[in-house]
Amino acid sequence: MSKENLMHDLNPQQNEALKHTEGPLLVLAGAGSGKTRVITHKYAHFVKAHKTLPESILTVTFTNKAANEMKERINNLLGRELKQSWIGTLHSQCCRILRKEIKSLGYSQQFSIYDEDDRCSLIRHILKEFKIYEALYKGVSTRINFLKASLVGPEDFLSSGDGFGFDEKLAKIYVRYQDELKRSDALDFDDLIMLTVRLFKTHPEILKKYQSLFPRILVDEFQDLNYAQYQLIRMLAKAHKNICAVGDDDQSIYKFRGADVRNILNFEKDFPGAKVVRLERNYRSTQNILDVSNAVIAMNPNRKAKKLWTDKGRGEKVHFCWLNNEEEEARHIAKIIKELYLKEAFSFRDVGILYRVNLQSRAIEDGLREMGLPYQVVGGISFYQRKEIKDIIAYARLILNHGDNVSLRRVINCPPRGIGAATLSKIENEAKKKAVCLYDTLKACMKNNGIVVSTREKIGGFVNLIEKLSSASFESASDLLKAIIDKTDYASTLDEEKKQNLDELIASAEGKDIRDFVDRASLLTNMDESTGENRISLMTLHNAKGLEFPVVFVAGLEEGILPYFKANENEDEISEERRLFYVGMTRAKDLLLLTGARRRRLYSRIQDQEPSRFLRDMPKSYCQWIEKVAEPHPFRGRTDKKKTEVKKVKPLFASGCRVKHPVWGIGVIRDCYGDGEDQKVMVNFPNIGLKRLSLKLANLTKI
DNA sequence: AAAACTCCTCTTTTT
DNA sequence: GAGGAGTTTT
Repeated sequence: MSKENLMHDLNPQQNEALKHTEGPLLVLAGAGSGKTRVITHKYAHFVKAHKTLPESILTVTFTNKAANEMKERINNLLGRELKQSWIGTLHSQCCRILRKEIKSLGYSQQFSIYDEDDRCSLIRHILKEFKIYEALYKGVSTRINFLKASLVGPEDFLSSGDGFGFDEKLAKIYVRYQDELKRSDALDFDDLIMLTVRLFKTHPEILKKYQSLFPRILVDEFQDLNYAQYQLIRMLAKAHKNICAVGDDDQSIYKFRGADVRNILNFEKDFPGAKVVRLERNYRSTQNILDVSNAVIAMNPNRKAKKLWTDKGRGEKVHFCWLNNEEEEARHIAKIIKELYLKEAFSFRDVGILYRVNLQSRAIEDGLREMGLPYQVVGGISFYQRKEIKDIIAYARLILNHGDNVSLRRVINCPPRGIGAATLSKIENEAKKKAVCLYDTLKACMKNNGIVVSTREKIGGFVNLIEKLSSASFESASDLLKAIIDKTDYASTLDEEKKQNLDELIASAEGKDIRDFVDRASLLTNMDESTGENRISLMTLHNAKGLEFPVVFVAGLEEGILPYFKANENEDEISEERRLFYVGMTRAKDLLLLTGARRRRLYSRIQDQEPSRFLRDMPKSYCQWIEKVAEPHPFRGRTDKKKTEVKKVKPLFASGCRVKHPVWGIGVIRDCYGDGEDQKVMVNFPNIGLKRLSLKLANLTKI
């Protein structure tokens, strides 16, 4: 990015946003309208023109990556490097505050941070204990997620009546879960927010302190805040109201995680007299791309209407190509990229291929490889979620916080040291009886005669290891990690790739403070893998947010893929799918190419696909439609019918197939018995459980 | 406690 | 159709 000049290269609307320095400001920033530029310029303007201290501007971003980018651009504007600042994600800011203040809430300062994985394993542990079907853990996790995002703690939930879909079992699990966290001195992601809000609510003097610490607040991606996060910001801004929120309701695509667009719609109510600035000039895309995207997003109800424009000219028409199957789709994409490359019109790094679901990447990768084109898949499994990395981090967490039961369970027999399930369950019981943490129980049980000597020796070895590592002092996080790997002999059973990952982890910890490093590892999900190499980027539409490419493909424009079938007919969800498509289209600077396939293999089943309903909303005058209509299959139809007829004679329902029940919804057949009229089936309905049904009576449909 | 087998799931997921 | 988790086997 070239050196930016304060004030000069802002357009009138951006300037308006810059100059409004006192009081609430809402910037509705369309895609590609330069919202980051507004935030960075405001920041620099405060520092330079208002002599505001950089560390008194709370700047909230949604990803760590965005935070880093923002820091860099601000450094550029200021012409110096900021040493201290509060530019970061809300979670990391809350972590920073809580590390200082959490004693007021009765937690220890050394609290661990549990990520999604840790949370799930704890929930499963609890479900097992309550003898509840364990596979429900995912649902439980999302429910708890939503409760916390709505600032409903376990006690509130218990007394909430019906308001939040009260469910006795869930309440029991929630209470227990939160209890267990407290006991382990652990916070999950949502706790970081929820507890900070609680801290501020129960300790007005602390809130006051932070209100005056941050006389100015800048919030990016405002549409993605959930209720709890919004409340937190609101509390901080309440005293001075110098808050600038930047967002775009059309790009809200994280509702499924609790993000609440209504925050944007409510902003003017919550901050009366707020100034609203619209950024509608787009600096990214051609007019054709904008007109098509505008037309598609305009079909959504309840949005703040805006119309993006550009002076870039019409550019190429938006392409759409309908192909016969996903392999053809992939080859088609690869072929176009190759042509562009040969024409030297674009290089590989200029191309982004976007899709709705990760499984679409496979066919596309095959197509690119076949053609010898270099690519990278962005996102996917993140570095810090790999097992070997999580294991080592768990050791570090246990060393920092002996009460961290989840980490202890994770590492106690990893690598295997002969402490199996039987021993652990004894320890669990003992710990529960004495109401102490697992680690202390381990220490105490060395004298317990109920445990055989050989096991005691093994436990002794483990305790010894942790004690030694805890009392040793290490220069930096990387030394600690090295010691852990060394003393546990962790690497000896790993393959090369995993060893390399560990090396990479150690290298990244070089010279870092241990506590900071472990926090970062918990809060950082995917490391910046954007190596500057010249490659085509493949990613989900979600991951594409905030990025731009000269050439963008959106693949899989079919009913069932985009919109995804799960969003079926629920208007809110269809709207979100539409926004997702909109986000994808507006990533494109010069060329936007859409594809879809008539037939597609999905979960080992070949399906006939309909073109996406969104295609109907695209004004054809800005598009070029290429339909590679399939030559009608001479035997198609007849053979298909025959096949299903044959199947009908044979038992139509077999174990493994999915069925729909009018009351219980979709389930999977576990077992079949009897035949003909009397056939009975055992069906597992997620959330409901096993049901035994008679085919004659139950109105089952195969799907 | 490792190995073998079976069963289940299969959206998106910035923290 | 594949990968992960849970269960059973040795």
